[in-house]
Amino acid sequence: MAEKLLPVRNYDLAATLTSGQAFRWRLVDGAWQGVIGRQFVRLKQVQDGILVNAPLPSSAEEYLQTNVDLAAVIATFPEDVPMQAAVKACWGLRLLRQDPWECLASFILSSTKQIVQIQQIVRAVCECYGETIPGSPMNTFPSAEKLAALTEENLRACKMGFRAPYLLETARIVANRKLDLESLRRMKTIEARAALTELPGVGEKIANCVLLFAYGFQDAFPVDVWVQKALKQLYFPKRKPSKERLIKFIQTHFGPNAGYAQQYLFHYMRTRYDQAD
DNA sequence: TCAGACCCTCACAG
DNA sequence: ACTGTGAGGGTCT
Repeated sequence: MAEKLLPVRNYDLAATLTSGQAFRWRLVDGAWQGVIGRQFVRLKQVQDGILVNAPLPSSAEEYLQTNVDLAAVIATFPEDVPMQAAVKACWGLRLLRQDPWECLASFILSSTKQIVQIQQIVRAVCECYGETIPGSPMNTFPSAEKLAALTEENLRACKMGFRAPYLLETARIVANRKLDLESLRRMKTIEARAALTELPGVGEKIANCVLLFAYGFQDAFPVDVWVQKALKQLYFPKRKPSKERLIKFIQTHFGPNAGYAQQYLFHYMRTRYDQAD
């Protein structure tokens, strides 16, 4: 087990790992435990960056996106009051770069679920069908091939309810190479989004989550109930804009890093903003 | 465009 | 302690 310091400033590790982009991180004895690919990883925020404890610590660099210049990203945000409040309240919040399959499967499981519940389901899926990692308390996230070979009943045993057939069908499509998740990297946002929404259980919102959290399409902007609430309350306190109107607003207002801005608004609403409606 | 259904769990009333 | 109720990072028909 090796240890390495990834030097980085302006990185709030706890906020990033608990902000609803990834669902497997747990704080144990002052360190964040999780799995990246096939490695069990422990992360610690220290003075000069993030301390990574893993067999191959440098592989966490890509996942954590420690090379991103956060100040430069935030400089592209609009200078309106709500956005600046979110930035101030959530300083150091980052976007991860996750494995596409794990991200896709996890967000199929996310629909109308609280984040705690998503974490529970994902955990059950990994404990039941993931592969053990020698010398580690956690399993890998099960591959599409592994899930494709299961039954709907097998999946329902993990308490995912009506999401089970969606996940199963999507796993089969991915395992059969009817959709190559790697090929999306070379596509434009709009094409990649179209490919993802072909999948059962994947609509605009979940597609945008995968585009943003796994592929790094910075212009993907997931609109869920929280962000919708944020946009309405913060930007249209009096009017009652349609969802169409909101989408238009998003596309023109938030700039090239709209996805990053979205994560700030989401986290801000969920953790800081007084939600008296 | 617009409900309603969809599984299940947990928080919170009473 | 018990039962009832509502809602939760949506999608499909």
